Amino acid sequence: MKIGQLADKTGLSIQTIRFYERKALLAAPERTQSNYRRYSEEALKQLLFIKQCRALDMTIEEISLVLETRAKPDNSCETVNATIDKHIDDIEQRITELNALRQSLVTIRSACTDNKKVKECGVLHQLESIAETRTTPKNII
Amino acid sequence: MKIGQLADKTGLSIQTIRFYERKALLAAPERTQSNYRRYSEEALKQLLFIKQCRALDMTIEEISLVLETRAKPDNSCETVNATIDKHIDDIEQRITELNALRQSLVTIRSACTDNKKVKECGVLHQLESIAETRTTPKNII
DNA sequence: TGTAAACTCTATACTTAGTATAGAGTCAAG
DNA sequence: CTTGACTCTATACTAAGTATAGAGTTTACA
Repeated sequence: MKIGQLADKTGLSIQTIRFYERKALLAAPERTQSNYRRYSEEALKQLLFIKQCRALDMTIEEISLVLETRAKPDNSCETVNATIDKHIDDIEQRITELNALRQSLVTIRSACTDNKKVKECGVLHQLESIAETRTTPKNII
Repeated sequence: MKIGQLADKTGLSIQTIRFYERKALLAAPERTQSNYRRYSEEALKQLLFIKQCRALDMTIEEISLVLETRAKPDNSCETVNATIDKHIDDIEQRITELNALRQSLVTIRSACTDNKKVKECGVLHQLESIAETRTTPKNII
């Protein structure tokens, strides 16, 4: 199977597949005489697995870890579970942050009605006067 | 005021201040004979305004737009309000996405208890079998 | 006055997870 | 034999900074 067919079957772009190869998520496949990548069914399965993990917003690094663990059937799956648990924690934290952020924005927004001039705009005044109340979250999910 | 003092007063790093100048959020200040940046109180106020906007997770581009509007006191503040409204929408959408994501992850996680081996791990099996159920959100906030 | 520490300057590379190109080579159909 | 579709590598770009190198400047202190 050539890379274009693999892209069609997985719904990933050709560049993304090559990108995953560079990131070592996907083993470098054999090449034809003309240097085209030639993929097996295994590669297709691997890519669908990766796609599933990405749909869950796991990072490349997290996926790497999971793939590494997965490669050893008799090992403990502890690190996989830990990865998912941490991921859930991160998302919950981010939801909390976004809710607070939303509240701040709604409050600020309520300071101005429409059809005001810039010099009378309550939103702009809010943005000028509030200070040091929040810090930007570091953990962008 | 030199850049280091400005950094202290704003809580921003020196690199960040120079970065905002490159991005034209902050006007290029005058220079001393030795080419050091020399800032006014105005620059301090501007930076605090920018910092406040960033704390609300506004992008550089959004802040640019707001600053541009703010510079014309007699104009309508419509674009500022529209920017905030859109920003609130984006955040609400992201919260919705993250809640769905969290639910997926919790469901998957429940498929495995601790102390299992990789080949028995319900989480890994879930990751293999689920397909095409979600797509990665494009709008990362 | 000499010098060492602390400060500032520019330019560049790095981060994530891809996306988008240029320019070259390859394959299949008509 | 040529045209279009495909593939290859390498490089630049995205956002919002962060982190360095290597050079020059200022300040404090002996």
